[in-house]
Amino acid sequence: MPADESPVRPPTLNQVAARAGVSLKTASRALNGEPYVSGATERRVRQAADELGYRLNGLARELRTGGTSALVGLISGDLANPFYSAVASGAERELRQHGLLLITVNNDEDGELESSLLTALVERRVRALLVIPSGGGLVANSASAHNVPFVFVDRPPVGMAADCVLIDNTGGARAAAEHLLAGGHRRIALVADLVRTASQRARISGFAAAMRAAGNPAWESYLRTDVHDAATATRVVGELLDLPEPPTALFTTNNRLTIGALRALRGCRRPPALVGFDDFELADVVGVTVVAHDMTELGRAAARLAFDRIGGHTGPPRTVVIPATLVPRGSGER
Amino acid sequence: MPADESPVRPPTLNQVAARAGVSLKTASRALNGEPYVSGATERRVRQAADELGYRLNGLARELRTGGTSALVGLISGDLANPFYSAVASGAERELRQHGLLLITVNNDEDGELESSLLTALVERRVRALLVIPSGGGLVANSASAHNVPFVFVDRPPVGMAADCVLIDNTGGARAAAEHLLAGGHRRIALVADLVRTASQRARISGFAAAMRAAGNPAWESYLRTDVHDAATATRVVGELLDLPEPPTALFTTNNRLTIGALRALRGCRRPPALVGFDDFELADVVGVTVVAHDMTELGRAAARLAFDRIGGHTGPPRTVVIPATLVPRGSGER
DNA sequence: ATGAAAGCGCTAACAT
DNA sequence: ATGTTAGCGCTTTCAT
Repeated sequence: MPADESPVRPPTLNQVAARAGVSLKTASRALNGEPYVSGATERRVRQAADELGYRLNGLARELRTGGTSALVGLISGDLANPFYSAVASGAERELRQHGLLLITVNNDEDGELESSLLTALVERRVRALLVIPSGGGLVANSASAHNVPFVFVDRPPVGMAADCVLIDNTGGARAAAEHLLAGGHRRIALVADLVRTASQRARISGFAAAMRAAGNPAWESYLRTDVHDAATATRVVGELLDLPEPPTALFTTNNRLTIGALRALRGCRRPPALVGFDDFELADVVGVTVVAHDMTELGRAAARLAFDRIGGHTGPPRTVVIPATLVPRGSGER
Repeated sequence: MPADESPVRPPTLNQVAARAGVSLKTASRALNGEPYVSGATERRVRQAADELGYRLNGLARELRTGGTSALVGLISGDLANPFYSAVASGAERELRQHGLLLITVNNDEDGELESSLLTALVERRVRALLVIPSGGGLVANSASAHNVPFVFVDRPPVGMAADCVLIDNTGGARAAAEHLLAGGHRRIALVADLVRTASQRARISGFAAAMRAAGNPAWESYLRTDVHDAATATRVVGELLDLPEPPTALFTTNNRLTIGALRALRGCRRPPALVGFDDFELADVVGVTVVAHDMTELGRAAARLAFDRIGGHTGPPRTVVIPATLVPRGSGER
């Protein structure tokens, strides 16, 4: 049985003051570099603090100075997905420059969980929230209830106005479609993720618009939606290729699905053309044509919007659109 | 000029109590589901809270209940690196189950920045810290000074004892070396990252030990260290291949370097055999033999160790070793 | 240049 | 079952 049963509380400013033989307030002034402290006093206080191993209690300070923390929350899907981690990386880097810290939580693509995480973050008095909504639309409703600046990333809020950073989904998808059409393809399959997310819908409609404009309805029987993971994508693409009249080209609407499709295409003697939305590591090595966009910039832009609001910026919601451009690398040109 | 100059403070428990016509403490009890509150009172309080849009102030609660937050910090390199984001993903998932939140900060591979981030997190009273040190060893020193449980991930602390989760770097590297030797290779190049990190040193020494055991010194002139990014790896591998007597096989000691090597090998008529440390997305599609290990498990294990300490577990530091196994996929067998 | 008192929003301890 | 008082560790008046 250990002798020290006490959960050793860290030293307080009061203890530092006592040790330095000054008042609480003087110690506070000295450590915060405020004026009106004699050099000698400041030195004594600093030394006492060092000896005690004193660390400021940020909770207490923040409670006193306004009840709000130096934290910004990011609610997204699993960071194991490079898209989300790229956003997190960009956001963290931007926030850090302003002395803000990023809390990342995974909504597991579940609307219920998402709301409860939202509450947890608001209770921690985060100064802003960046959200890549799971798609349930639940967040949007609670957003207005809480009194915290919200920035929606990749997916616009439904039923409310708010700051928002989007990818040019429609334009990117249209570019992909036109590229494949220009290559002479007509039977073009579209493999998409959950249609409940606005970003997926935008990609699908951009693609559809280009097909319509080209007078090509031959893709409609090859539309596959709500394909949510790589393994399913592999299966679905396999099934497409086994069709009596298989598609000659393929458009996958995010990185996971593109990778799943690649697995299905392995060892395929005459693989269909492939264009994927989202760039990914090794796409250049594997030679995959993609619709690329700067994912970390998405996070940085979101953090900047949030920071403006934290700084008191009022005014109508702003939307930043990140461009998406086609990068030919071989797979889309065969 | 806006009319409402006041930065609308969120409602407090006191206001809820007043509105419900009860005392502060009763309101507290009601909302926290404590016993000894009549059903009618509880309902009145809950309704008042709803009407006001009341949110608990976690800062105040935590200050009162012990001066410590529900936050755990993770200091690592850029989340854009899939290794770090996998660790973050695993850690977050584990912590979330215990109601803890994860703060991620990027040390930018800079020891100075790392210490200042450390201070920032400690001041926010994080309950534990998970660290993938930049390698400067600075963290280790400050770790003991602060009174917070530390868990070192991927790299052991220098000059102190602490909880720690490691990959079987030596064993994994040895397996890679033996695999290449078994394939008949003698001139085997080793491309490694910064040797100041213990994990890299372990991988190099595991490799070296296997070479020694096999009586093969023919690798020593092909050793390249402190290759820190993919672009440099591409260049270095290119140079190796241009040697009068180029290596017939290649071992790269992390995911970034493997990917850089792959770029150099593109369009190479007779590419050398390749084994890389760390698995990565698409490795199966590209057919790259790797030394694989469960990166998210690294994060989960670290979070578990941290949670035990938070729960008051004392006792000597523990080390968890995550196994690393060779996965043949073609590139290592040619 | 320094200090005393008050209070941020909450919960713990002790009434009633 | 409900209320009162005190205080977490800090910063903000307002003295001195």
